[in-house]
Amino acid sequence: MEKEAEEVIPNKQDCAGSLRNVLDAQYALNGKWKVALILCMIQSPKRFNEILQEIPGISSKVLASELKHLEINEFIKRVVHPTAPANIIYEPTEYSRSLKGLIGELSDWGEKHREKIKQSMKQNF
Amino acid sequence: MEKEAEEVIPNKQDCAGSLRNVLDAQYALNGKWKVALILCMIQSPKRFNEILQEIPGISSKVLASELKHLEINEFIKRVVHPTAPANIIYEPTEYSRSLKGLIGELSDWGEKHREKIKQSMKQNF
DNA sequence: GTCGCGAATTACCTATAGGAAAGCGCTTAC
DNA sequence: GTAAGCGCTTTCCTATAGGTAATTCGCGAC
Repeated sequence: MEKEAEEVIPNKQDCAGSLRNVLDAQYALNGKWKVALILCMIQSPKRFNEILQEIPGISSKVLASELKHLEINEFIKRVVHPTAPANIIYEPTEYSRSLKGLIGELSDWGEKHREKIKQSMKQNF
Repeated sequence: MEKEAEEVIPNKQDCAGSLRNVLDAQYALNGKWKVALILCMIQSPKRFNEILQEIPGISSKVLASELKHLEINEFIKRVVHPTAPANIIYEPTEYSRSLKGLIGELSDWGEKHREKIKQSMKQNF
């Protein structure tokens, strides 16, 4: 990401604007799993049980409801292949690619943050 | 790591890696308010009641506990100016600036998303 | 005919987030 | 001496997210 983020943070009049944007974004992506699920499927389209295995800790109930929500909101598509034992794959829509930048930042930051936590743990022992 | 040149699963270990990163990031920034609060203070350091007014919908109880949490996790500093009516300002730490990129993406995406929602609403009427 | 799989659904339960409203200790202002 | 503002804290309450475990339904395999 070659984005020069100097002075990117808003001046006064944009304040309320970006505050609202951030709140809206978080509202749309609420819950523990949505972003992770989208990431998972962007990596490659998958079936229900595959996702269940790849996302550590999610239950089938929660997965099902999250998938439904994501489908309604047009982040993913549920594609039924009418093969012999019909298999169903979930794939990201074009729209969910608009989240790539955000997911990238989340991932980068998450990694650095974990690193930082590890450091401060070491210091305490 | 040894290479298992089986299927064409695109960088499988990066997958799990960024998945974990994303989950960790969300864990650290959990709740409805943290990111918005950090943004608010990055815009400019502020006092309790100022923040209360600027963040629409937050209550003083929740604000207090979020500020505490953010302070413990070193995103902000609580600075007491021993002026006559001692005033207390909350300001972001250096560390919270590491969130600039993420916040920028959140804000951008949130704005576009709201735009999209508006469009799809129009279509339905 | 029953076993297991894939894709859920259902019922049940609980922890936690977080909202509303009031209060409290302090201080300066009227 | 009372009012008002600031920075919270306390109490009370509720909705929802989300966890566990069992069940369902269609299907093909054995």
